[in-house]
Amino acid sequence: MKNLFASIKIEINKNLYVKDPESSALGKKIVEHSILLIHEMGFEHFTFKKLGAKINSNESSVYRYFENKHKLLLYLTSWYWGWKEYQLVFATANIENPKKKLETGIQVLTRSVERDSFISHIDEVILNKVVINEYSKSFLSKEVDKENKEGFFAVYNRLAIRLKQMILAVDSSYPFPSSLASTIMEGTLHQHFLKEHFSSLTECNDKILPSQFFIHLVSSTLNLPK
Amino acid sequence: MKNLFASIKIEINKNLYVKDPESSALGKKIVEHSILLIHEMGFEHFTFKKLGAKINSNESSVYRYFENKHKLLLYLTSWYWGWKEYQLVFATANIENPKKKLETGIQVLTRSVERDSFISHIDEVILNKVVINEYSKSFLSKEVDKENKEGFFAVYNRLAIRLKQMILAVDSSYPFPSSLASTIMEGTLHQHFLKEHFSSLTECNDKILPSQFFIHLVSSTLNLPK
DNA sequence: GCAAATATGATAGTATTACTATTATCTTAG
DNA sequence: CTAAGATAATAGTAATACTATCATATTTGC
Repeated sequence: MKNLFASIKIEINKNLYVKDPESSALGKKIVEHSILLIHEMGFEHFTFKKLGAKINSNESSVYRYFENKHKLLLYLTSWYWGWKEYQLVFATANIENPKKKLETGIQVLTRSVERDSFISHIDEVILNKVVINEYSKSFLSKEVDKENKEGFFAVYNRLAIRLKQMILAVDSSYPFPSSLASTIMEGTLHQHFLKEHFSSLTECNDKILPSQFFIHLVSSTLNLPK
Repeated sequence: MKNLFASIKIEINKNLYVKDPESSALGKKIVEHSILLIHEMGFEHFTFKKLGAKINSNESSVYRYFENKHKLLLYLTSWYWGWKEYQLVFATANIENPKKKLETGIQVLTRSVERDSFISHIDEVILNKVVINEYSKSFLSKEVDKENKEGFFAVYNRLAIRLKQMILAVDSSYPFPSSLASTIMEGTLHQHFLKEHFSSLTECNDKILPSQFFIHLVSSTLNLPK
């Protein structure tokens, strides 16, 4: 799977970076280690100074790639959702049956990322954990409307719309396709978080996956056409 | 409704404050205006210095009540969930029919708070908006396990368990009662946020309420006993 | 192979934040 | 009316979130 995607470059809004981190070794190192460092210490404690030290570089050099850590987070999460989008499109292409297609789509969006010998500098397993812990912080801000207008959440929005379409393909009369799609996407991050930190608030664990919960939920709420 | 609750004091974990803000006029003013100020400028831009200025008091005086703004947020959200719990218990008491009881419960948890002549110093309408925008930030941190052990999320946990029980009372064989309860609670905050900032990702608006979406969802996924 | 351009590194500096500490003043209960 | 307790004012510290400048590598274009 990975090999197929190894050469694909995920498109990210150009206003999220000052200089494209994919354009240099240092840029890639910044992206690679920012994921690891945010995962290690949490977004609040993460600083460009600490990142510079970690990669034997300099705070000022990091600033040459990203305006601030908020934009870096938006960059990382855009990359993640873009990567998920590829997986979604790929995994659901050529599936004719709408129900099967939707289930496969939910499967892709809700599964936790499995370790995989990775080729690129980005560790998707860790990035997935970063998204679970930090994604909400990227939009729960006073700047959200301005940033949304600038297209900083475009990839996520597009993914949610794709899921909505798959829902409508199964049941075109379902009255809440957008809300269901966004509930699945946000809800799966939340369930993954709960199983790590609030295990009494979820049935999900090593055996029971968020996928099962959401597929059960969606199957029962949608009316299948005869 | 409000009058009934006017005299009830909501119990909050004592380690969330240094000095009980309910014990003095200044303490109440701190709570009252912190809600307004966090709503105005967002949690990231909110500081104790700005709050001190706003209430014609002093940064150092605020610190005598709360260790830091994170604990203040935990205090405010605990108050909110405690207040919701009273409403839930009150609104569902004496309802025999489990399905009706559950629907009423969901109704209470998902409705947006209506303006109401308020008696206490806390403006619940604004606090509701603060919870929508900031609650996730209170637990998406590296300190979550330690703080959860200290009981800082006890009220929220208890509310989620209550909802879970109501779900099980309708359908004891439903395999994901905790996940469904937590999805409703987190999901409703998310839907309220989306309708303000990402209207293409939700059907909810002035006419269609999150309540309708979640009641529809729950009704269709639970099997009613004959 | 070398000069010019570009990238990176090192250092310094600023305003703000998130506090702690100390002292002064105000309020109020006995 | 005094003493205890609460609040206000001020100062200070370390860290954060940057900006600016200059020096030193590294690359590349000829």
